[in-house]
Amino acid sequence: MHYPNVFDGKCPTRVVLDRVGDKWAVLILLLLAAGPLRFNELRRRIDGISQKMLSQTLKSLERDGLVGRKAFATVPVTVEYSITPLGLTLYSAVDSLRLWAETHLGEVAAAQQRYDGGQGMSEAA
Amino acid sequence: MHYPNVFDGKCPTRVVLDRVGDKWAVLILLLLAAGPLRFNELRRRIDGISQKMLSQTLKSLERDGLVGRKAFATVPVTVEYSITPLGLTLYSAVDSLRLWAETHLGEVAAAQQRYDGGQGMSEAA
DNA sequence: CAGGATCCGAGTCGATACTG
DNA sequence: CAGTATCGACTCGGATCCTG
Repeated sequence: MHYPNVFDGKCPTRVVLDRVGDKWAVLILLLLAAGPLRFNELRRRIDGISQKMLSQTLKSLERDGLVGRKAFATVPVTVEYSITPLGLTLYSAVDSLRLWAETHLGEVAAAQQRYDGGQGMSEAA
Repeated sequence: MHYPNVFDGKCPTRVVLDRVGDKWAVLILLLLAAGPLRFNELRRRIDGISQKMLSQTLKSLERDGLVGRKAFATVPVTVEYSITPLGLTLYSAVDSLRLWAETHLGEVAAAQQRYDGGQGMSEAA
């Protein structure tokens, strides 16, 4: 049996799943996978994100060793974020989920329509 | 480029990631992967879950075609939930993340301690 | 430019009570 | 047994203001 104590949330798998479930974290990982970026650069790229969430998510990612932070003591201060090798491996793991999504997208959508049409039947709202 | 419109949340990948990030959904999938279960049976097994979340999560999973629901018109009503083939494929995809977690758990933990020790330095709380 | 601190609305979840 | 409906506690996330 390969799942030890999954039922009391302390299981390490949960940490990973939480990260993966985090919208912004995945997006950031995605962007940084293409190359290092600065704070406001990231902010502009993602755009939907607030400064708070960006900062917060970056800190989490940095804490987990998934992204690296490098500060340059220039005049207005320059900070560069980059993905770590570890982060890269996670990203490729997440990619397998992306693959699942793309592969089974049709089946899920079909199931949803079947469900909504069969039980809900009130599409007027 | 294999990631089309990931930035405006409509992308199907998000749906999958949200499911995977859902604590209860994964747990339910895990339990049902071992065999069909009834509502209260699931509730007892997971135990930390409220009936609201269980019911709600089951409905989501059913809607996505990941679990199946079968009601028997017995006296006190019997409902049996089971994982679908589709759900099984998702579960095995999630398993690859579990694998990642187990493999890199040490690295993540080390990074966290490094981070907490280096910047936070208040371990007394 | 990079980010901390705060306020606050919206959504989430659990506990409870009730139904078929 | 298998749920639904409601309410309150809490958390999350966005907007804003401010600092170095």
